[in-house]
Amino acid sequence: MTAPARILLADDHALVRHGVRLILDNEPDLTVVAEADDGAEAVAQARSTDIDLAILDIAMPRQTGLQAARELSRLRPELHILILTMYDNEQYFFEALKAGASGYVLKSVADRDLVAACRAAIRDEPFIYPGAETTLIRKYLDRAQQGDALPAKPITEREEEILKLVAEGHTSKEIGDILFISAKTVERHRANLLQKLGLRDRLELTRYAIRVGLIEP
Amino acid sequence: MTAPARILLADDHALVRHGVRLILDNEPDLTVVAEADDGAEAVAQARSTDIDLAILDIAMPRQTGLQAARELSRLRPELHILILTMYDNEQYFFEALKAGASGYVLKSVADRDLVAACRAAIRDEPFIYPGAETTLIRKYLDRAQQGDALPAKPITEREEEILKLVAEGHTSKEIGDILFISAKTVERHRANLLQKLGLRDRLELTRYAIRVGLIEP
DNA sequence: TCGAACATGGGTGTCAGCACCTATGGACGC
DNA sequence: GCGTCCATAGGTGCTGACACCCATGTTCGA
Repeated sequence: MTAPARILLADDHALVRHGVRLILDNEPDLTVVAEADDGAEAVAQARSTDIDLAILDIAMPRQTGLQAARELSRLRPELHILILTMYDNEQYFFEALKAGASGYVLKSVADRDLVAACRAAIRDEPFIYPGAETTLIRKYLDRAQQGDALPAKPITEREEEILKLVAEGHTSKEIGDILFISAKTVERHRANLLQKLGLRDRLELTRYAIRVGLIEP
Repeated sequence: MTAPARILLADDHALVRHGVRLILDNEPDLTVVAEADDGAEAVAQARSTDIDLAILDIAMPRQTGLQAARELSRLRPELHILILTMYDNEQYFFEALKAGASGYVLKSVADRDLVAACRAAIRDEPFIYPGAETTLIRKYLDRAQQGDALPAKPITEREEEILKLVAEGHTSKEIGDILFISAKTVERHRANLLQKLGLRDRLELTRYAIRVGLIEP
């Protein structure tokens, strides 16, 4: 028997983190050796601690789990990453895969499924949450075959900044005043965001920002 | 030593539920005897099971924790209710108190705090999450002294219907077509909603609807 | 060094959101 | 019966959102 897999657990809710830790530590082949409150801390922990698997929540302050996943898979390509989230959402799923995650698990699954997902991730097998494999994987493969696996252009830092302010309810003029640019430029960025994300208006931008944890409802 | 307090735990995420259950069952004076996936099931469980304390998440499908709390405190006024949520939000806090909850705890607290909150709720002492007592309680008492503890007019069924559709991103005309009324009437209801809830525009209505669990992000 | 990507900003036009105003008809309680 | 609340609906007017058009300066990698 080999040593248990060393896990980093990142979730901004201490209660959830502690509960999941109890579940995982109960397994002989899994052990949680680090915890993180947010994405930035998760990256820092992964740099300083020897871990095999990172379990990342999506909605976290400072840096979302998806952002952390992108950074971690760039810094340490051999690290296994599991996204653990409450959002049963196709767009997230694709973003998670693009960010280098090998698994996507909902918080609504049973604990046995989480443990199975951890083991699959460690063996480098993809694991998608139960009930979604068929449609989601099929769509993903369809896109991949068309050479179109990563269709979405990444949004820039400035755009993310604008996105956050738009989603918080500020008008173009207000945002312009905050960032010391013209309202026109704000609208330019907003239009680019709508186009890149395939959304219709500020309202959908808001829901998107809430989904990815950029702002609180 | 008396028998442990019997607890109902309602959260739509099985993982979270299981983790919290492990935390609570570890305490000799607390025992989780029932679980629920959503607000409606929580009410059903509370009817059929003998419990002392209900721990309710806010964001749950079918019926939010706040709605369930209102119903439970009407059905069984002697039942202790604890709201456990990820939302550090003043409006929620007041709504929780109005709904009959004696405690409001964030998921970001440590497990010791959750256990303490359970014990406080069972002893019928109010428990507010650490760090917020001063401002929140003060505001609440200020309002109560002005005889203004429940300032908000309740929104009607029709308004809630409109709210949901607005928050989902439909235009007035679309909503009118869906409900077979004129766009003008939709705007009338929307204006009433804005006024009753003290909000500024559709975007804030959307965030409100997400907060109270009326729609998903 | 040349092009691509990015941030900047201007113009024009349409339309939906929202704030005011008005009114009517039904239900319900006092 | 009379007032109150609710749902219905119309008018007017302003303004922000959004879709198109356009150009300029910087930076950075091929």
